[in-house]
Amino acid sequence: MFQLIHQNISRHITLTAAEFDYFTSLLKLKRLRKKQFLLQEGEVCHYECFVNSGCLRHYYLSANGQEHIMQFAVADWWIGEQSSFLTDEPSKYFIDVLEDAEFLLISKTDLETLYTRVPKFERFFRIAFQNSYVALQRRILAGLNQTAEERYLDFINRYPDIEQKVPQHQLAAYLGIKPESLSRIRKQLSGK
Amino acid sequence: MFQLIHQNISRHITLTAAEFDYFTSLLKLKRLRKKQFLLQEGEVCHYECFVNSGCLRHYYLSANGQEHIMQFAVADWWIGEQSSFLTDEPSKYFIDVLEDAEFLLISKTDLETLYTRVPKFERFFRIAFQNSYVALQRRILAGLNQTAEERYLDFINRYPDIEQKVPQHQLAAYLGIKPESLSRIRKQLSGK
DNA sequence: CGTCTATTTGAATGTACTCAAAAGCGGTGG
DNA sequence: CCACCGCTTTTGAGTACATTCAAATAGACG
Repeated sequence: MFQLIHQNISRHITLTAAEFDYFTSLLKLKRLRKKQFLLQEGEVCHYECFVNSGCLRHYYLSANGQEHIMQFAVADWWIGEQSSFLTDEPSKYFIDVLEDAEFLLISKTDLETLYTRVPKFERFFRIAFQNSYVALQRRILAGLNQTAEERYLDFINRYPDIEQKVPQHQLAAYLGIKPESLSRIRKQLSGK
Repeated sequence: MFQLIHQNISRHITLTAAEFDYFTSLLKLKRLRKKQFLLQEGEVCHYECFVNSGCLRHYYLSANGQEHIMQFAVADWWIGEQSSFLTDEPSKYFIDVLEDAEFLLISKTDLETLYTRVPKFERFFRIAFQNSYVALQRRILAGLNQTAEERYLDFINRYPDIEQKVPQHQLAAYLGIKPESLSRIRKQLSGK
Protein backbone atom coordinates (compact mmCIF):
# COMPACT_ATOMS: atom_id res chain seq x y z
CA MET A 1 0.00 0.00 0.00
CA PHE A 2 2.84 2.41 0.77
CA GLN A 3 5.69 0.81 -1.11
CA LEU A 4 5.10 2.71 -4.33
CA ILE A 5 5.00 6.07 -2.60
CA HIS A 6 8.07 5.17 -0.58
CA GLN A 7 9.93 4.45 -3.75
CA ASN A 8 8.62 7.65 -5.30
CA ILE A 9 9.77 9.83 -2.43
CA SER A 10 13.10 8.08 -2.10
CA ARG A 11 14.00 9.38 -5.53
CA HIS A 12 14.63 12.80 -4.04
CA ILE A 13 15.03 12.46 -0.27
CA THR A 14 16.05 9.80 2.23
CA LEU A 15 13.78 9.19 5.20
CA THR A 16 14.28 7.29 8.42
CA ALA A 17 11.74 4.56 9.15
CA ALA A 18 10.21 6.77 11.85
CA GLU A 19 9.84 9.69 9.46
CA PHE A 20 8.24 7.54 6.83
CA ASP A 21 5.88 5.99 9.36
CA TYR A 22 4.91 9.42 10.52
CA PHE A 23 4.31 10.44 6.93
CA THR A 24 2.11 7.45 6.16
CA SER A 25 0.09 8.08 9.30
CA LEU A 26 -1.07 11.28 7.59
CA LEU A 27 -2.18 9.52 4.42
CA LYS A 28 -5.71 8.43 3.66
CA LEU A 29 -6.26 5.55 1.28
CA LYS A 30 -9.13 6.06 -1.09
CA ARG A 31 -10.68 4.27 -4.03
CA LEU A 32 -12.89 5.71 -6.72
CA ARG A 33 -14.58 4.06 -9.67
CA LYS A 34 -14.59 5.26 -13.23
CA LYS A 35 -16.41 8.56 -13.78
CA GLN A 36 -16.38 9.52 -10.11
CA PHE A 37 -15.00 12.92 -9.12
CA LEU A 38 -12.12 13.63 -6.79
CA LEU A 39 -12.68 17.34 -7.26
CA GLN A 40 -15.35 19.37 -9.00
CA GLU A 41 -15.30 22.92 -10.29
CA GLY A 42 -16.26 25.30 -7.50
CA GLU A 43 -14.90 23.10 -4.73
CA VAL A 44 -11.74 23.95 -2.85
CA CYS A 45 -8.98 21.39 -3.28
CA HIS A 46 -7.77 20.29 0.16
CA TYR A 47 -5.55 17.38 -0.88
CA GLU A 48 -2.52 16.33 -2.77
CA CYS A 49 -3.03 12.93 -4.33
CA PHE A 50 -0.62 10.10 -5.11
CA VAL A 51 -1.91 7.39 -7.45
CA ASN A 52 -1.32 3.72 -6.58
CA SER A 53 -3.30 2.30 -9.50
CA GLY A 54 -5.85 3.23 -12.11
CA CYS A 55 -6.02 6.52 -13.96
CA LEU A 56 -7.21 10.04 -13.13
CA ARG A 57 -7.41 13.21 -15.11
CA HIS A 58 -7.24 16.92 -14.32
CA TYR A 59 -9.27 18.95 -16.77
CA TYR A 60 -11.03 22.20 -17.51
CA LEU A 61 -14.56 22.44 -18.86
CA SER A 62 -14.87 25.46 -21.10
CA ALA A 63 -17.93 27.64 -21.57
CA ASN A 64 -18.88 25.85 -24.79
CA GLY A 65 -18.72 22.44 -23.15
CA GLN A 66 -15.28 21.40 -24.35
CA GLU A 67 -13.00 19.43 -22.06
CA HIS A 68 -9.34 20.45 -21.97
CA ILE A 69 -7.11 17.99 -20.19
CA MET A 70 -4.22 19.39 -18.18
CA GLN A 71 -2.86 16.09 -16.90
CA PHE A 72 -3.40 12.36 -16.76
CA ALA A 73 -2.17 10.52 -13.68
CA VAL A 74 -1.49 6.79 -13.55
CA ALA A 75 0.36 4.70 -10.94
CA ASP A 76 3.34 6.52 -9.36
CA TRP A 77 2.08 9.99 -10.36
CA TRP A 78 1.05 12.89 -8.15
CA ILE A 79 -2.02 14.88 -9.09
CA GLY A 80 -3.82 17.82 -7.53
CA GLU A 81 -5.24 21.23 -8.24
CA GLN A 82 -2.42 23.52 -7.20
CA SER A 83 -4.12 26.82 -7.79
CA SER A 84 -7.05 26.04 -5.52
CA PHE A 85 -4.83 24.14 -3.09
CA LEU A 86 -2.49 27.11 -2.69
CA THR A 87 -5.09 29.84 -2.45
CA ASP A 88 -8.01 27.99 -0.83
CA GLU A 89 -10.19 29.41 -3.54
CA PRO A 90 -12.74 27.41 -5.54
CA SER A 91 -11.25 25.31 -8.32
CA LYS A 92 -11.88 26.09 -11.96
CA TYR A 93 -10.91 22.53 -12.79
CA PHE A 94 -12.22 19.01 -12.33
CA ILE A 95 -10.37 15.89 -11.32
CA ASP A 96 -12.10 12.63 -12.13
CA VAL A 97 -11.39 8.96 -12.68
CA LEU A 98 -10.87 7.40 -16.09
CA GLU A 99 -10.09 3.92 -14.78
CA ASP A 100 -11.00 2.56 -11.31
CA ALA A 101 -8.30 3.95 -9.08
CA GLU A 102 -6.65 3.57 -5.70
CA PHE A 103 -4.75 6.52 -4.33
CA LEU A 104 -3.38 8.20 -1.23
CA LEU A 105 -4.42 11.64 -0.04
CA ILE A 106 -2.68 14.08 2.25
CA SER A 107 -4.54 17.16 3.41
CA LYS A 108 -3.11 20.66 3.24
CA THR A 109 -3.11 21.04 7.03
CA ASP A 110 -1.32 17.71 7.52
CA LEU A 111 1.15 18.63 4.82
CA GLU A 112 1.94 21.92 6.57
CA THR A 113 2.54 20.01 9.79
CA LEU A 114 4.70 17.57 7.92
CA TYR A 115 6.77 20.41 6.44
CA THR A 116 7.43 21.69 9.96
CA ARG A 117 8.21 18.34 11.51
CA VAL A 118 10.14 16.83 8.61
CA PRO A 119 11.55 19.70 6.55
CA LYS A 120 12.96 17.23 4.06
CA PHE A 121 9.47 17.16 2.59
CA GLU A 122 9.83 20.79 1.60
CA ARG A 123 12.80 19.63 -0.36
CA PHE A 124 10.92 16.73 -1.87
CA PHE A 125 8.06 18.87 -3.12
CA ARG A 126 10.41 21.64 -4.20
CA ILE A 127 12.19 19.17 -6.46
CA ALA A 128 8.94 17.57 -7.57
CA PHE A 129 7.47 20.92 -8.59
CA GLN A 130 10.67 21.95 -10.29
CA ASN A 131 10.45 18.80 -12.39
CA SER A 132 6.76 19.33 -13.08
CA TYR A 133 7.54 22.87 -14.11
CA VAL A 134 10.03 21.59 -16.66
CA ALA A 135 7.45 19.14 -17.99
CA LEU A 136 4.93 21.93 -18.50
CA GLN A 137 7.54 24.06 -20.25
CA ARG A 138 8.14 21.20 -22.63
CA ARG A 139 4.44 20.97 -23.28
CA ILE A 140 4.15 24.70 -23.94
CA LEU A 141 7.06 24.49 -26.35
CA ALA A 142 5.39 21.56 -28.08
CA GLY A 143 2.32 23.72 -28.58
CA LEU A 144 4.39 26.55 -30.04
CA ASN A 145 6.78 24.53 -32.12
CA GLN A 146 5.18 21.28 -33.23
CA THR A 147 2.36 20.14 -35.46
CA ALA A 148 -0.49 18.09 -34.04
CA GLU A 149 1.04 14.98 -35.58
CA GLU A 150 4.40 15.58 -33.91
CA ARG A 151 2.76 16.24 -30.56
CA TYR A 152 0.82 13.00 -30.88
CA LEU A 153 3.90 10.97 -31.71
CA ASP A 154 5.85 12.54 -28.86
CA PHE A 155 3.06 11.77 -26.45
CA ILE A 156 2.69 8.09 -27.29
CA ASN A 157 6.44 7.78 -27.23
CA ARG A 158 6.87 9.52 -23.89
CA TYR A 159 3.82 8.08 -22.14
CA PRO A 160 3.07 4.70 -23.72
CA ASP A 161 1.43 3.49 -20.51
CA ILE A 162 -1.03 6.39 -20.58
CA GLU A 163 -1.83 5.91 -24.24
CA GLN A 164 -2.86 2.35 -23.36
CA LYS A 165 -5.43 3.39 -20.80
CA VAL A 166 -6.89 6.49 -22.35
CA PRO A 167 -9.49 6.61 -25.13
CA GLN A 168 -8.55 8.53 -28.23
CA HIS A 169 -10.82 11.49 -27.74
CA GLN A 170 -9.29 12.08 -24.31
CA LEU A 171 -5.89 12.14 -25.84
CA ALA A 172 -7.17 14.66 -28.39
CA ALA A 173 -8.45 16.82 -25.51
CA TYR A 174 -4.94 16.72 -24.05
CA LEU A 175 -3.16 17.45 -27.32
CA GLY A 176 -5.41 20.38 -28.10
CA ILE A 177 -7.10 19.00 -31.21
CA LYS A 178 -10.53 17.59 -32.07
CA PRO A 179 -11.16 13.83 -31.99
CA GLU A 180 -11.83 13.89 -35.73
CA SER A 181 -8.45 15.46 -36.35
CA LEU A 182 -6.66 12.87 -34.24
CA SER A 183 -8.45 10.14 -36.14
CA ARG A 184 -7.25 11.61 -39.44
CA ILE A 185 -3.70 11.98 -38.11
CA ARG A 186 -3.65 8.33 -37.11
CA LYS A 187 -4.98 7.33 -40.49
CA GLN A 188 -2.20 9.31 -42.15
CA LEU A 189 0.42 7.66 -39.96
CA SER A 190 -0.89 4.15 -40.51
CA GLY A 191 -0.25 4.63 -44.20
CA LYS A 192 3.46 5.21 -43.55
CA MET B 1 20.66 46.50 -4.48
CA PHE B 2 19.11 43.80 -2.28
CA GLN B 3 15.90 45.47 -1.22
CA LEU B 4 13.83 44.17 -4.11
CA ILE B 5 14.93 40.58 -3.58
CA HIS B 6 14.38 40.93 0.16
CA GLN B 7 10.84 42.02 -0.48
CA ASN B 8 10.39 39.20 -2.99
CA ILE B 9 11.53 36.51 -0.59
CA SER B 10 9.62 37.94 2.34
CA ARG B 11 6.42 37.17 0.50
CA HIS B 12 6.84 33.50 1.38
CA ILE B 13 9.32 33.20 4.24
CA THR B 14 10.62 35.34 7.09
CA LEU B 15 14.38 35.62 7.53
CA THR B 16 16.51 36.96 10.34
CA ALA B 17 18.96 39.69 9.43
CA ALA B 18 21.81 37.18 9.76
CA GLU B 19 20.12 34.72 7.42
CA PHE B 20 19.46 37.39 4.85
CA ASP B 21 23.03 38.66 5.08
CA TYR B 22 24.30 35.16 4.58
CA PHE B 23 22.02 34.78 1.58
CA THR B 24 23.17 38.02 -0.03
CA SER B 25 26.79 37.02 0.50
CA LEU B 26 26.12 34.25 -2.01
CA LEU B 27 24.69 36.57 -4.66
CA LYS B 28 26.63 38.04 -7.54
CA LEU B 29 25.49 41.29 -9.06
CA LYS B 30 25.70 41.39 -12.82
CA ARG B 31 24.73 43.73 -15.62
CA LEU B 32 24.20 42.92 -19.26
CA ARG B 33 23.32 45.12 -22.19
CA LYS B 34 20.66 44.54 -24.77
CA LYS B 35 21.27 41.49 -27.00
CA GLN B 36 23.85 39.95 -24.67
CA PHE B 37 23.39 36.36 -23.57
CA LEU B 38 23.06 35.07 -20.03
CA LEU B 39 22.84 31.52 -21.35
CA GLN B 40 23.25 29.99 -24.76
CA GLU B 41 22.03 26.72 -26.18
CA GLY B 42 24.54 23.98 -25.39
CA GLU B 43 25.79 25.60 -22.20
CA VAL B 44 24.94 24.23 -18.77
CA CYS B 45 22.91 26.63 -16.65
CA HIS B 46 24.66 27.05 -13.30
CA TYR B 47 22.59 29.93 -11.91
CA GLU B 48 19.21 31.06 -10.81
CA CYS B 49 18.68 34.69 -11.66
CA PHE B 50 16.67 37.44 -9.99
CA VAL B 51 16.04 40.57 -12.04
CA ASN B 52 16.52 44.00 -10.43
CA SER B 53 15.85 46.01 -13.58
CA GLY B 54 15.64 45.71 -17.35
CA CYS B 55 14.17 42.79 -19.23
CA LEU B 56 15.34 39.27 -20.10
CA ARG B 57 13.83 36.47 -22.10
CA HIS B 58 14.03 32.68 -22.04
CA TYR B 59 13.49 31.22 -25.47
CA TYR B 60 13.92 28.28 -27.78
CA LEU B 61 15.35 28.51 -31.27
CA SER B 62 13.72 25.93 -33.49
CA ALA B 63 15.33 24.08 -36.39
CA ASN B 64 13.76 26.42 -38.95
CA GLY B 65 15.07 29.51 -37.16
CA GLN B 66 11.92 30.47 -35.31
CA GLU B 67 12.16 31.86 -31.79
CA HIS B 68 9.65 30.59 -29.25
CA ILE B 69 9.59 32.57 -26.04
CA MET B 70 8.98 30.66 -22.82
CA GLN B 71 9.22 33.60 -20.45
CA PHE B 72 9.94 37.29 -20.13
CA ALA B 73 11.46 38.53 -16.89
CA VAL B 74 11.36 42.13 -15.71
CA ALA B 75 12.13 43.61 -12.27
CA ASP B 76 11.11 41.36 -9.36
CA TRP B 77 11.01 38.19 -11.50
CA TRP B 78 13.12 35.07 -11.24
CA ILE B 79 14.40 33.48 -14.42
CA GLY B 80 16.55 30.46 -15.18
CA GLU B 81 16.76 27.32 -17.23
CA GLN B 82 15.43 24.69 -14.86
CA SER B 83 15.94 21.65 -17.02
CA SER B 84 19.64 22.26 -17.51
CA PHE B 85 20.00 23.59 -13.96
CA LEU B 86 18.50 20.42 -12.48
CA THR B 87 20.26 17.88 -14.65
CA ASP B 88 23.57 19.66 -15.39
CA GLU B 89 22.99 18.86 -19.01
CA PRO B 90 23.42 21.33 -21.87
CA SER B 91 20.54 23.73 -22.30
CA LYS B 92 18.26 23.62 -25.32
CA TYR B 93 17.24 27.19 -24.59
CA PHE B 94 18.73 30.67 -24.66
CA ILE B 95 18.42 33.46 -22.14
CA ASP B 96 19.24 36.92 -23.42
CA VAL B 97 18.62 40.55 -22.67
CA LEU B 98 15.88 42.63 -24.32
CA GLU B 99 16.57 45.79 -22.30
CA ASP B 100 19.78 46.62 -20.42
CA ALA B 101 19.46 44.69 -17.21
CA GLU B 102 20.81 44.40 -13.69
CA PHE B 103 20.31 41.14 -11.87
CA LEU B 104 21.50 38.87 -9.09
CA LEU B 105 22.85 35.38 -9.59
CA ILE B 106 23.13 32.46 -7.21
CA SER B 107 25.03 29.39 -8.26
CA LYS B 108 23.70 25.88 -7.92
CA THR B 109 26.40 24.86 -5.45
CA ASP B 110 25.78 27.94 -3.29
CA LEU B 111 22.07 27.29 -3.45
CA GLU B 112 22.57 23.72 -2.24
CA THR B 113 24.64 25.02 0.66
CA LEU B 114 21.96 27.57 1.37
CA TYR B 115 19.29 24.87 1.45
CA THR B 116 21.30 22.99 4.07
CA ARG B 117 22.13 25.98 6.22
CA VAL B 118 18.82 27.80 5.91
CA PRO B 119 16.14 25.20 5.09
CA LYS B 120 13.54 27.95 4.86
CA PHE B 121 14.86 28.50 1.35
CA GLU B 122 13.66 25.05 0.36
CA ARG B 123 10.27 26.30 1.38
CA PHE B 124 10.67 29.54 -0.51
CA PHE B 125 11.56 27.85 -3.75
CA ARG B 126 8.96 25.13 -3.22
CA ILE B 127 6.28 27.81 -3.05
CA ALA B 128 7.81 29.78 -5.88
CA PHE B 129 7.83 26.76 -8.17
CA GLN B 130 4.35 25.78 -7.16
CA ASN B 131 3.19 29.25 -8.22
CA SER B 132 5.18 29.10 -11.43
CA TYR B 133 3.65 25.73 -12.14
CA VAL B 134 0.18 27.22 -11.82
CA ALA B 135 1.15 30.04 -14.18
CA LEU B 136 2.32 27.54 -16.81
CA GLN B 137 -0.89 25.56 -16.43
CA ARG B 138 -2.83 28.71 -17.12
CA ARG B 139 -0.75 29.31 -20.21
CA ILE B 140 -1.31 25.77 -21.46
CA LEU B 141 -5.02 26.15 -20.91
CA ALA B 142 -4.94 29.44 -22.81
CA GLY B 143 -3.35 27.60 -25.73
CA LEU B 144 -6.03 24.92 -25.66
CA ASN B 145 -9.03 27.08 -25.00
CA GLN B 146 -8.50 30.56 -26.36
CA THR B 147 -8.10 32.24 -29.71
CA ALA B 148 -4.97 34.23 -30.50
CA GLU B 149 -6.94 37.43 -29.92
CA GLU B 150 -8.07 36.33 -26.46
CA ARG B 151 -4.56 35.26 -25.50
CA TYR B 152 -3.24 38.64 -26.60
CA LEU B 153 -5.84 40.55 -24.59
CA ASP B 154 -5.19 38.39 -21.53
CA PHE B 155 -1.48 38.98 -21.82
CA ILE B 156 -1.57 42.77 -22.05
CA ASN B 157 -4.08 42.77 -19.24
CA ARG B 158 -2.05 40.50 -16.97
CA TYR B 159 1.40 41.85 -17.78
CA PRO B 160 0.98 45.49 -18.84
CA ASP B 161 4.53 46.27 -17.69
CA ILE B 162 5.96 43.62 -19.99
CA GLU B 163 3.87 44.74 -22.93
CA GLN B 164 5.46 48.19 -22.51
CA LYS B 165 8.99 46.92 -22.85
CA VAL B 166 8.67 44.23 -25.45
CA PRO B 167 8.41 44.75 -29.21
CA GLN B 168 5.39 43.29 -30.91
CA HIS B 169 7.11 40.48 -32.73
CA GLN B 170 8.51 39.22 -29.41
CA LEU B 171 5.04 39.15 -27.97
CA ALA B 172 3.91 37.18 -31.01
CA ALA B 173 6.71 34.69 -30.37
CA TYR B 174 5.39 34.28 -26.83
CA LEU B 175 1.73 33.97 -27.84
CA GLY B 176 2.51 31.37 -30.47
CA ILE B 177 1.53 33.37 -33.53
CA LYS B 178 3.33 35.14 -36.37
CA PRO B 179 4.10 38.87 -36.18
CA GLU B 180 1.85 39.46 -39.18
CA SER B 181 -1.04 37.78 -37.38
CA LEU B 182 -0.56 39.86 -34.25
CA SER B 183 -0.52 42.97 -36.37
CA ARG B 184 -3.84 41.97 -37.92
CA ILE B 185 -5.34 41.15 -34.54
CA ARG B 186 -4.40 44.58 -33.23
CA LYS B 187 -5.88 46.22 -36.29
CA GLN B 188 -9.12 44.31 -35.72
CA LEU B 189 -9.22 45.37 -32.08
CA SER B 190 -8.49 49.02 -32.81
CA GLY B 191 -11.64 49.10 -34.91
CA LYS B 192 -13.76 48.16 -31.90
C1' DC C 1 -29.60 -8.03 -28.75
C1' DG C 2 -30.05 -3.21 -28.39
C1' DT C 3 -28.40 1.18 -26.80
C1' DC C 4 -25.02 4.42 -26.09
C1' DT C 5 -20.60 6.13 -26.92
C1' DA C 6 -16.38 6.32 -29.65
C1' DT C 7 -14.27 6.45 -34.03
C1' DT C 8 -14.06 7.14 -38.85
C1' DT C 9 -15.05 9.49 -43.09
C1' DG C 10 -16.69 13.28 -46.17
C1' DA C 11 -17.44 18.06 -47.63
C1' DA C 12 -17.32 22.86 -46.74
C1' DT C 13 -15.36 26.50 -43.80
C1' DG C 14 -12.21 29.39 -41.20
C1' DT C 15 -8.21 30.92 -38.81
C1' DA C 16 -3.73 31.63 -38.96
C1' DC C 17 0.14 30.91 -42.17
C1' DT C 18 3.45 31.90 -46.15
C1' DC C 19 5.37 34.85 -49.35
C1' DA C 20 5.95 39.35 -50.91
C1' DA C 21 6.13 44.14 -50.72
C1' DA C 22 5.29 48.67 -48.76
C1' DA C 23 5.29 51.82 -44.99
C1' DG C 24 6.95 53.27 -40.52
C1' DC C 25 10.42 53.98 -37.00
C1' DG C 26 14.92 54.62 -34.79
C1' DG C 27 19.55 55.20 -34.73
C1' DT C 28 24.07 56.54 -37.04
C1' DG C 29 27.12 59.10 -39.65
C1' DG C 30 28.03 62.60 -42.99
C1' DC D 1 19.99 68.53 -39.33
C1' DC D 2 19.16 65.54 -42.76
C1' DA D 3 19.91 61.18 -45.34
C1' DC D 4 20.40 56.63 -45.09
C1' DC D 5 20.20 52.01 -43.29
C1' DG D 6 18.32 48.25 -40.81
C1' DC D 7 14.67 46.48 -38.40
C1' DT D 8 9.73 46.39 -37.19
C1' DT D 9 5.10 46.71 -38.43
C1' DT D 10 1.51 46.78 -41.74
C1' DT D 11 -1.01 45.22 -45.71
C1' DG D 12 -2.35 42.09 -49.57
C1' DA D 13 -3.16 37.69 -51.95
C1' DG D 14 -3.10 32.90 -51.99
C1' DT D 15 -2.50 28.55 -49.07
C1' DA D 16 -2.62 24.93 -45.53
C1' DC D 17 -4.12 22.69 -41.64
C1' DA D 18 -7.41 21.82 -38.44
C1' DT D 19 -12.30 22.82 -37.64
C1' DT D 20 -17.37 22.35 -38.09
C1' DC D 21 -21.27 19.87 -39.30
C1' DA D 22 -23.17 15.67 -40.66
C1' DA D 23 -23.55 10.90 -41.25
C1' DA D 24 -21.91 6.17 -41.20
C1' DT D 25 -19.43 2.52 -38.90
C1' DA D 26 -17.50 0.22 -35.05
C1' DG D 27 -17.16 -1.05 -30.34
C1' DA D 28 -18.45 -1.48 -25.36
C1' DC D 29 -21.68 -2.56 -21.90
C1' DG D 30 -25.78 -3.98 -19.82
